[in-house]
Amino acid sequence: MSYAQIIVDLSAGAVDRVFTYAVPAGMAIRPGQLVTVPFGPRTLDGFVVGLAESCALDPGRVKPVLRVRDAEPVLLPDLMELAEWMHRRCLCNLVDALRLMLPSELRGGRVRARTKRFARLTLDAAGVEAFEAANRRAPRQLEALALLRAGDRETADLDAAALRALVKKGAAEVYESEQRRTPTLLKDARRDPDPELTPGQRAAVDRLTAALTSGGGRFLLHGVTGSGKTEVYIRLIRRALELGRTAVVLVPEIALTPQMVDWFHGRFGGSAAVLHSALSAGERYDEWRRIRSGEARVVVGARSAVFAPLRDIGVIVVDEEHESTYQSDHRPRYDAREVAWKRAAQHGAVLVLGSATPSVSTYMRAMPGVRPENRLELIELRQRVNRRPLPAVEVVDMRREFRQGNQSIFSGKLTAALEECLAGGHQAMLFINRRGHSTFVSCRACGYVVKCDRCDVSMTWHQAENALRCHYCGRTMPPPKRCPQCGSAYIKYFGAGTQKVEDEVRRWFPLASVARMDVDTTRAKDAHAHILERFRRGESNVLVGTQMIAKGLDFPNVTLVGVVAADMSLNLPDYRSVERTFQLLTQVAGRAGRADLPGRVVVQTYDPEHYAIRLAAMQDYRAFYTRESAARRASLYPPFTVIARIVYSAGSEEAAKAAATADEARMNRFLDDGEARQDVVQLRALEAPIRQLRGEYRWQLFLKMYFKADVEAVSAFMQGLAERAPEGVRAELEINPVNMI
DNA sequence: AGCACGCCGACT
DNA sequence: GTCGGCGTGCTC
Repeated sequence: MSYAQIIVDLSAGAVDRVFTYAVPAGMAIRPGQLVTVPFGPRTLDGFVVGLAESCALDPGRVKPVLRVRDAEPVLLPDLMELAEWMHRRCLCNLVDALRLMLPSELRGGRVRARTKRFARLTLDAAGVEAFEAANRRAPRQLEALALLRAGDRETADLDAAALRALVKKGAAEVYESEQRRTPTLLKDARRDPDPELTPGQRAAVDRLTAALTSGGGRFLLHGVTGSGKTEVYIRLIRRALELGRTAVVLVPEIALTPQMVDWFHGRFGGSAAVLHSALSAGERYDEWRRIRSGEARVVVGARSAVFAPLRDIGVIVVDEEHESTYQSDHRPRYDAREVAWKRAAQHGAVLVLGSATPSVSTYMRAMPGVRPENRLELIELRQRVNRRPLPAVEVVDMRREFRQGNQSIFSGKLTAALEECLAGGHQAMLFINRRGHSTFVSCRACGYVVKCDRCDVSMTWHQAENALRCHYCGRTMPPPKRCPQCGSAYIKYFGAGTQKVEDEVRRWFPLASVARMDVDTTRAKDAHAHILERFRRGESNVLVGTQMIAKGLDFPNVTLVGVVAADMSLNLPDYRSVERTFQLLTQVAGRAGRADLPGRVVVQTYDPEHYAIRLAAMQDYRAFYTRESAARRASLYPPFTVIARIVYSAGSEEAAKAAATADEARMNRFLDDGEARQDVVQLRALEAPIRQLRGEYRWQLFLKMYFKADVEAVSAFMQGLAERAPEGVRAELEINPVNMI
């Protein structure tokens, strides 16, 4: 008798372990397969994680596997190992990790491979002639026969009765064939020629391909904007394919980087596959199968593409490594960069983290003195492709503008630059890190600020609907005519968002054709692509947008980039706000002057002396890193420490607070019992920065510990606390959370 | 997650 | 006397 070790597809701590089932005689079972099993009174799906020849359980308790759901195991051995690693590392249930490895379509069996029925001829030329002679009085059958002579046809295209007759007479047969829903992006396979490499690119490719043939390696590819990192990835990946290996390219968000997908498609044709959440369920499933079958050998995709079912991976690229989208914001809370690291190690692959503005924590790993197991080798691309100069960046002090009587949102310099740019027939991009029209609405008499009554956040006025909108929960309300607090009629709209910038451009430049790109204009399917396509064709000449215009876009005719309010993100209550501001400004500035035309960047700020703004204007990453890491070290923030926090949400503030303070006491007892106390910098139960969100009150247990602390033990204990939160309180553990709201 | 078993209050 | 509350524990 043989047995299968199975994890049932049910996410709950109590059943997140191996159950043993009997394998009925004659049933072939392999690890990685998806099976159906009886579980208590129910029937569930399960993952086969192992096989055994004996079983210690009372034979009466062992139930049989009912059915194998897939002929080929859906999970590759390395992915099962990876799931186990995530289970330990991300403190998630093993099933949750296993589920990540499969397209959701495969579980529950909703979407099947779409099969079509085809007919084909079974006669040779002589047979066809004989058939025609013998069936002169059956014109429908002869017609169908003629169609089939030209090639196989879908049964739906043929006369059903005639086909039946052909099959009965042995002239044709029907077979089923799997059809794939290929995403539109990949429909026309073409092969673009290789551009010439700069010396820097050449050196990078040489170093990386050398690693490829000597057991792999981990690299940080730091290249200034426009230095051609993508070309380095492409050459490296091509080498991997030549060696019979495969590759994964992670990008922050496919919708925002259509060019990346296009490049890979252009260079690798049909052997490239795309995986991201905007695909329809069927498309995603089919792409997954194309990868699983070995037909597609290069995968470009968002975060979850790191789990693509490739064999023998030679290269894993994480492009725009500093982007926060690589951290999952819901369970399992994994970081695709860490998973990529682990998976590259499993395969002896080359891991390349690429960015013009690496995150402080990643860059630190490329500095001397880092332990070898955490170490990244730094490769730099200092030169832009075609020796294009970096654009000149001019910083404008908006306080001075104000003192000189300019109350508009555009400085004299930006207005003049925009005029000149448009007069020359060029295009401009204006960047503002806030959507909507006015950022908050306040009473001039008493200072009352309109806030969302379900979230502790001020509401933003959206002109299109003339409504106040909460950017956290989406709730809208009409703007008040009188102050709800003091009754005054002096309600003023402060601050600027994309809508206001758009209006102001229209007002001052009536001849400009303005397009706006933010979450509000890109909700519809393919809206991104349409806005960008119109801008590319020159149908609009000013593009106003949020960060989504900052990333990876390459428009040859853009000569001016304006940053309307550079310090808007500088003073957020998050230790990364300075880093994010620097990254954003550097990336935005890199949008200008990408082709033969010189670029100009105007950065408006109320804080022109701030090092994030000064050094972004100088495009001096290294100096920024030195400043910022010193600041982090001094104030004990990551990467010098690790932040772990549990966020408690409940219908009443008391419940959230009680849960947080009770866990604070438990945490203190835990720290006193063990050795961990000395490594903890700070431990405190306190209100969350946004104390109310979607109607729920929020508290947090905030803990900061040194990097060298036993992070795993501390976070495991905190995970236990979160799992045992009292009834009616949601508790969620976050390690170095993406945002600290 | 479901579902059963199990031990204490108000009702046809 | 029974019906039913949801606490604890189990599912191969």
